[in-house]
Amino acid sequence: MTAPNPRKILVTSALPYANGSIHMGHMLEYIQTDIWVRFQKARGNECYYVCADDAHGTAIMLRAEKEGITAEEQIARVKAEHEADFADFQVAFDNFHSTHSEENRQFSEEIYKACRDKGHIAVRSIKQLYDPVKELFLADRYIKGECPKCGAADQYGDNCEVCGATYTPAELKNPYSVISGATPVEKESEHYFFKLPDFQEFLKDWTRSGTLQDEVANKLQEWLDSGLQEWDISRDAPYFGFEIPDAPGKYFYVWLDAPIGYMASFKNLCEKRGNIDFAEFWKKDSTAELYHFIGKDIINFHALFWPAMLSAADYRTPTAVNAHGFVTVNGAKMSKSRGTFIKARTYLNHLNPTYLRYYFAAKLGSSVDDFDLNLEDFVQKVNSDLVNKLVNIASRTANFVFKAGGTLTNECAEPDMLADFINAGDVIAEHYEKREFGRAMKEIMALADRANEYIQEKAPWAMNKEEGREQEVQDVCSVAINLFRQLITYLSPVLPEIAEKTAEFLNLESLSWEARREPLLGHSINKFKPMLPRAEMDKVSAILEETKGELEKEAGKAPDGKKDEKPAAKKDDKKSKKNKGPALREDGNEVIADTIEFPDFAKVDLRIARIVKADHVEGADKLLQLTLDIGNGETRNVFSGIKAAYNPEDLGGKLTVMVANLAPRQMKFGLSEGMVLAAGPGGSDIFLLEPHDGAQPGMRVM
RNA sequence: GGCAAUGUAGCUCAGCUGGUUAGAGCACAGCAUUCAUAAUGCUGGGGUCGGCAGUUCAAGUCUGCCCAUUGCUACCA
Repeated sequence: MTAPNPRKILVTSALPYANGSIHMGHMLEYIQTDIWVRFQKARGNECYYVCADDAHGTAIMLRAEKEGITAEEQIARVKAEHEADFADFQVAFDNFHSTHSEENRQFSEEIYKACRDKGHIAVRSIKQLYDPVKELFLADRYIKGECPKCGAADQYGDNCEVCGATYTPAELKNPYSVISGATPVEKESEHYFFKLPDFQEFLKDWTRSGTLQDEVANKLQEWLDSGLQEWDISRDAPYFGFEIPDAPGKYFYVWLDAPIGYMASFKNLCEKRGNIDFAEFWKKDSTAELYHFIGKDIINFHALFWPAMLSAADYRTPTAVNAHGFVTVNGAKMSKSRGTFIKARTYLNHLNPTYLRYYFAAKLGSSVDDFDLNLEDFVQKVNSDLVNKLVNIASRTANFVFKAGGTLTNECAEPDMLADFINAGDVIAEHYEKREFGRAMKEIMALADRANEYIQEKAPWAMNKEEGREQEVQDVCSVAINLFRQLITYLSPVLPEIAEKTAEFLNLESLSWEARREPLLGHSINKFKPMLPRAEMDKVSAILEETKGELEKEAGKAPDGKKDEKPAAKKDDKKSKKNKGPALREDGNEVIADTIEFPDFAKVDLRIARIVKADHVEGADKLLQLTLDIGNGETRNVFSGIKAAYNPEDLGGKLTVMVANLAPRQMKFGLSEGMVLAAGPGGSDIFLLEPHDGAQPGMRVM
């Protein structure tokens, strides 16, 4: 059954990292996407769902080493595990590929070259901590040491879990490499940067063009407003990934080739099938639709870097990026010690995936709100909706039909009610389309209630005991079976297994959306067999127990407790966001900012100021407190991050320049009423401005 | 500390641009029923819509402040 004008749709879910198992957080996304895809297919659209393992990065390299296998063996092992998990949850990819593939290498190189040739790639040296024993540059999370503030031992390179202080890895006391234990040294290296600021205007439009949820667009607005930074897309050898074509020893950062993996997987699918036109989906002016389903943690990669890269390389950009929130269990973050860090496989060891698919669907909307998997609610809701009310409709009526020969009546005894059910499909379809699965489920369950009310009211079991009412019994039960068929049609994207069993029960090829309009009359059905047992709380408890057991096992053998988490790579990227810095020129200095008009400049009121007092700030690591005389007897209190460069005693009495009309800023140690002007890259290289002799406090600087 | 989001019955959630006695499902209680995987139907109890103030003829729905939770970001002003 094909819709009149089938849409061409390509859908992706985020790529799972090939270094860990699939857990409940992942499953929310894959199930959400799978439901949407199955819905599109049921509607007769030409829809493809592709995904892949995200197979590159330092974490995978190290993991393979630890296991004593090659990186290729490591990712193959994980891929097999991932695919089994997805298959068992009935997540039906059209293709599941790997970013470590020939297709992906080609696209990555092609897109990189396009960006380079258009001048969107910059190269410059940066300093980074380096493990001299392992001969490896170290991301923050691979460095530990004592917190510079409170002295707590074994803290990671970016913040202290004991006192909450944040700092750079270089500030740690007695730092050591998590990998080798060696003391890291600072080392310089050339890195390649994608000049994201080139796309400022493009992204401003793109993020507001209906491609993102409002909340998401708002959030990105913050980045856009504060100015985009260049994105470090290279990593030094040794690294498991693709070597940059014109840069021996440099590799693409895992996050560069990850989204390109969507294209690669689709390309691979096109080659396998032979009847799909890759270009039709990816060319610049493509009319096909492209959707990415992702978690809210990777929005910037998909809604900034990715569309910018695509547009630079003359490919189409996504139709929409759909972000969802995180999964919490019983209202709290998933936790290994509570047993709520539930892996897909652990769940499957105890419970039917149908339950989880339904529960996710029942509570999912199109927002980025977090999703709470409340285990008690889960068991109750699933049993009540699915077993007690839905499947029960067939279960309580099928036997009457089957015993009388197994053929449904030739005419529908309740045409109006059946028509209502059929028409409801349009509203339900709209909900699905908008990813408002919760609303769709609600609608469907309301219909299920109506079906049960109808059966209850007619009470075919009572009629069955009266002579001469045999036909009426068949009428009622045939109506019920027809209603049941409508309901399962609507639920088939969520419950593929139940849909299959129903198709078998009803002697139907499939349950496509359009086919529902044709009632089953004079149609023979099979004996009804139970479709779904009840979910039991005991099994849920067993899952929690098993999860806790895994934690103990891991604690026993794993020196690196964080190995399960993907974001070695992500974390350091997050870090780069922290070190906000504008784009840099070849000489290492910032590029000249956009031209402004004189009135814009005149808004800045610069004044000569005398530093009458300079003090250390109790408890601050970087700040000095300055008292500035700006003439007219007026003084200002200014906090300035120059402690590393100046001793307070050297500053007293000196003249400098300050911004006098800057909005005051409440800082941790007090109110700062302006800023002093200084040049330099930061750290100990900061140089305050000082006017020539003769200048007096209060003079305006123009 | 800053920014954002969220805070509605025991639980999980709906409540669009402010407008009758605030809704659903689950859970709970009573009754009916026995076809069905101890399922179903009817009836009912239960909420000062986080708190305080304000705007308005009218506020869960708008404004301000406060509290709590979560996320991002935090001593370069």
